[in-house]
Amino acid sequence: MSTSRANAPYHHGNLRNALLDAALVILEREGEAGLGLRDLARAVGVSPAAPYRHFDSRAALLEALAVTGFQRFTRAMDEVAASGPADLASAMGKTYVLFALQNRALFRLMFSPQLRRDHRPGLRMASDAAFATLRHVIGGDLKEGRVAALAAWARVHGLAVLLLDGQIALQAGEDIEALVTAIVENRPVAP
Amino acid sequence: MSTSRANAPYHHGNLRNALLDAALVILEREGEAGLGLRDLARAVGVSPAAPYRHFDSRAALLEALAVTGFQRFTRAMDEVAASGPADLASAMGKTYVLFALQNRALFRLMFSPQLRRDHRPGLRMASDAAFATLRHVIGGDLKEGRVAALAAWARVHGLAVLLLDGQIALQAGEDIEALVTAIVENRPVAP
DNA sequence: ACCTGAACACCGTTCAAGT
DNA sequence: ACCTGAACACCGTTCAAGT
Repeated sequence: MSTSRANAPYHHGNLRNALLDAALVILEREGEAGLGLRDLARAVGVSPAAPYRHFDSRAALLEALAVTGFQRFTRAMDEVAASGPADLASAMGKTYVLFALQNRALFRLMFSPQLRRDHRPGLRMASDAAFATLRHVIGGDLKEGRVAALAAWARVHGLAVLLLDGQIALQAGEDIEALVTAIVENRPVAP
Repeated sequence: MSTSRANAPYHHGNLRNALLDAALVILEREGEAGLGLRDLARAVGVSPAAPYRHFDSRAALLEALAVTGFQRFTRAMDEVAASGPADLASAMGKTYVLFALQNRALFRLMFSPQLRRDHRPGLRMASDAAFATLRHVIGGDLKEGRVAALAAWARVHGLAVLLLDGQIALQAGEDIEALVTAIVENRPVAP
């Protein structure tokens, strides 16, 4: 619990994980731009240079965060699929959007073009793995071919992004989860 | 044409516009993170402090860029609508996605959460204006109410974002414009 | 093997001073 | 009114040195 550096041991022991945990908290609170390596080191109670023993650069740290994001995302998708819902595609779509809403900054980081530019293989692999299962399920479920599958994916992803960006204003008394369900299932809202 | 600073006049005369023009070029070439105020000043041939006569901060400069982005976007939408296409909603959707592909970094900046956080009124107004017309046309055209309109918007926006992020891989010999058309119109691709 | 402390080359931003 | 030059408080990153 001590994040002060006064009585900290010289060797942290678990610094890599401590950095990632603290980074996730800062990320969701401050956004990606607010996640500085020096701030992070300070938060964990370690010198500014210490993180470089575990990550090559700030970009490498961000990539590690995005990879864990994709892993969590994959797990969430696998869990819905395994629970055997009546309408599999809709259930996955809903989970997709709710994941984005519950992991706002992380979700954005997963799709960050700046990270993608670096061509880091870990990110690519994690992303491919996540969407491979998703593509498989949606494609198989719809049985309407590539265009329909991409359209379904685009609708779900677009809904997530527009909600994250605050572009879709909720109406008075409107429940966001009900709205998501309605849009994902593409049917009029409310009874 | 001279961007060297040796024989530059003390007063630039049109610095604000010169900064915005140069910023757009750098933005599309380097991405948002690569657009530094000092680099920008250098590119225009002016001192590092000069931009502050025209923009309060780097964020204010980015906001101005995003606002011009929304204005261009609005104009593109108005032009399609005015051209009276057979399927208005599809034509606008297609224009939406192509605008994103032709103004990649600018499009992302328009939806940047970091900018949105600052609650700058100019950005809000430009964004509201752009989507007011869009919402009106799509909502009116579909005549299926709010959920269908939001679903259509989400599909188009999601397609734009996924294409920008390189998440949708083109198949061998596949034309991106044909794919966009097919997905926006939600029909199988090719004859 | 892992971490510190001091340094380096940058930033965005401020402010007195120049024209 | 608009711009410069020098300064300030920061960054990310490197590297010798410490344990």
